[in-house]
Amino acid sequence: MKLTSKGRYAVMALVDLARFDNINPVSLRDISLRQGISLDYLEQIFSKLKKNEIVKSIRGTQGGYVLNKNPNEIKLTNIFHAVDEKVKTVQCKKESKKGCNGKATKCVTHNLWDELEVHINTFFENKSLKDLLNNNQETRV
Amino acid sequence: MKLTSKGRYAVMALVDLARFDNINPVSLRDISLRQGISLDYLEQIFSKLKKNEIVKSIRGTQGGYVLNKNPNEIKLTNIFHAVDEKVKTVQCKKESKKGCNGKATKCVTHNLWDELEVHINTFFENKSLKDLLNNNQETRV
DNA sequence: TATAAACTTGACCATTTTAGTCGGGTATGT
DNA sequence: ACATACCCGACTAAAATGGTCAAGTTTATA
Repeated sequence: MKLTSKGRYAVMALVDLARFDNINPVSLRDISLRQGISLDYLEQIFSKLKKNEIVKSIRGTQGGYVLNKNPNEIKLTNIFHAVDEKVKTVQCKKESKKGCNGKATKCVTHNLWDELEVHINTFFENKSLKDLLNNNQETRV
Repeated sequence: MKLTSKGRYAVMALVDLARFDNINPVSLRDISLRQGISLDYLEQIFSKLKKNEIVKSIRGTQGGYVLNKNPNEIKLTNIFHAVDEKVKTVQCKKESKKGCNGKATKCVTHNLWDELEVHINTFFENKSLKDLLNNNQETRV
């Protein structure tokens, strides 16, 4: 199971972006400064976000990134998926149905991880960028 | 966030143990063979489970491990906690309340990870070893 | 009482993942 | 032209993971 700071940074950066992209594109430099995330690392992350059509880029001076969808359409699942954070726990071969560890039967925890995966994914399905924006209004800079 | 095979092995091993400890203690060697987990690695795991009073050990020939509680009293939370699987996502300093990344305000995702942590922990609070035993009766060896 | 089964402890280690850095690009507004 | 900003791929130090290995101690039982 992976849920590390790459996913966290992606969310932080997108929330930042959502707040400031009303008129102009937002540069990674600004996000980097405001959120305290390395610029080079942000570029890696945004490259993936772009490939997954979560953001659009505008090159050249005064360029930057803008959201490609409404904040309420961007679910956290989408974000994590984009940056390769796999919310995934089962090491067992899924396709085989039985025989997780070379044995003839499903390993005893197989169903458990499946359930957990669903549980977590549901949580992320139901959270959008918009929810985070509202949630943090009071602590806004 | 960590939820790796150490936690998975711990659960697998304890389910195995719960099935076979009716009369005699169960040796790690047997668990190792049945579950396909390295004996040396199991020893590390059980050392922690013992420290956390989830199992008891009986030394000497015919020795092994037995559960220290009823299966329905052993929650998955307890197991993961014992083997140092931290179901924990926030990198931010919790105690500081504000100032996650050296900034003056809470980072925008702070509340999110708190929520997720609660969400996952609830899942594990509500699952006991007994649930897993029942769940897998049909695929039993 | 010798022996083997089983737990106990701690050090060690190869591989993979993480969280970046670095160095070069290319596009474009002014 | 030039500075700003995106683009892209290679590289890397440090940590985590998933173990192995060695050298014990304890105790049932033949």
